[in-house]
Amino acid sequence: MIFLVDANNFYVSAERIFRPDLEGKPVVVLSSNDGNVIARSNEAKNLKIPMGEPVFKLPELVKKHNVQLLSANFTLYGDISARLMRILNQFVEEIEIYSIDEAFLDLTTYEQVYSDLPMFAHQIKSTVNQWLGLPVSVGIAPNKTLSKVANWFAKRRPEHNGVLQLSNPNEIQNALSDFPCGEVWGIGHQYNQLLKKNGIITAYDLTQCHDVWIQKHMTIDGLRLVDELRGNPRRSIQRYPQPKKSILTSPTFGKPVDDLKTLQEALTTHVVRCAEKLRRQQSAARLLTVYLQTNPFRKQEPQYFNHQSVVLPHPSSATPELLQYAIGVLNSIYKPAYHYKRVGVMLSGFVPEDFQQSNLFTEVPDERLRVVSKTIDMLNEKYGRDKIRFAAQGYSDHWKPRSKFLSRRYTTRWNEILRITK
DNA sequence: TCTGGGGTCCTAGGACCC
DNA sequence: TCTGGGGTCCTAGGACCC
Repeated sequence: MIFLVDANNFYVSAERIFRPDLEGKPVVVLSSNDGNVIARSNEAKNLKIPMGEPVFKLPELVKKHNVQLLSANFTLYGDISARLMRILNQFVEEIEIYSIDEAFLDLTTYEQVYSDLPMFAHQIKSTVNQWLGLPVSVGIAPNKTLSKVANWFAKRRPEHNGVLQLSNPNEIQNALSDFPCGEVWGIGHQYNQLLKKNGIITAYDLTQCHDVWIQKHMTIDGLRLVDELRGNPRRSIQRYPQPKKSILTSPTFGKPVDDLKTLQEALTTHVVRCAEKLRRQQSAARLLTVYLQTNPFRKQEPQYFNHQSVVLPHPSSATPELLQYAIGVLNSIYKPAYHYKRVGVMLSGFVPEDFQQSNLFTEVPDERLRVVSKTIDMLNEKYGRDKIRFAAQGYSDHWKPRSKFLSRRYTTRWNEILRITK
């Protein structure tokens, strides 16, 4: 059996750990730039505030129901997530960290020990709540897709008290008959429309479709998914995270930017960030892509979107080297007189960092640049982000994303720690 | 005025090889 | 006039996830 442990309204719940006064109130967490709603408390869901809603459409509701707005605090959420995963790992060794707030637990080897799996799940749930103050729900089923289904019911039906097991075929079929297709893991809006058009409404309907039809319209992934709904495991637990195949840094600007110098400073900062992530997973990149984009929502303004890639002469993880190419690309795709919303960089085509293919005809990498980058990483790790910085990053914060309602990084910065006074 | 950020996989079609 | 068969690699586009 598989457990899917999933935090309830994770970002909101993470904020509430340090803000018990937010308990029982409608709370929403906003995306970067305080743009849209990316997490909602149950109270906010009850007010019918949709996921992804742009904040500027909210003011009436906010006023009327005193909805609490919070800027996303990913430093905090990342740390709470790490703590959650450590706790889960104490119970079960075979876990797959699937996202910031979800993990699959492989119970196969525990089934003899714990004859009552729901009881074990309750134990995990209450421990997480006691040690971390985070509410979670647990779905139990024979495979990952069905454990998602079980978790969905566990969250929504109070009678389950946050834990639901779907084990025998009857239970599974009943649940699926009550489960809308669009909620199935792997069925997005497009597929849902297609299925609806063909009279397929519930997950149970989907299990009754012909394999050939499914594969034709939904690729091999669709077939795998339906097979899991039918009870056959088709997706295994990935205990060790796979190294990323591409790494992207491309946040949007707080305000529109039109001059090349500011774009260069922003891009430099993004490349620095991106290269840090690259070195953290000990890769070197062969391909670097720069994106430049105006605001697509401002239809009345002239639009420009362009991106260009450059194949590096040798795989690199050295910030100075990556910077040089990135700025070169930016200069070649930049056009004046547009209001830009975003400049971004993507690194891809990875090889292991220590694997440098020697070739008579290509330029040899300068090892010193890599060493310098690693050293800067070490110092910044110790003394704080960007303590050592590249001059080209500049000091302008004109382009930086805004976050008006940011909470403190209670658990990762000494000077932001929670203080209790009389 | 204000609309996120960071990823994955699959498929089709073209270029190219022998 | 006749114009194969089988393979690989790359890219763009489209779907999905949280």
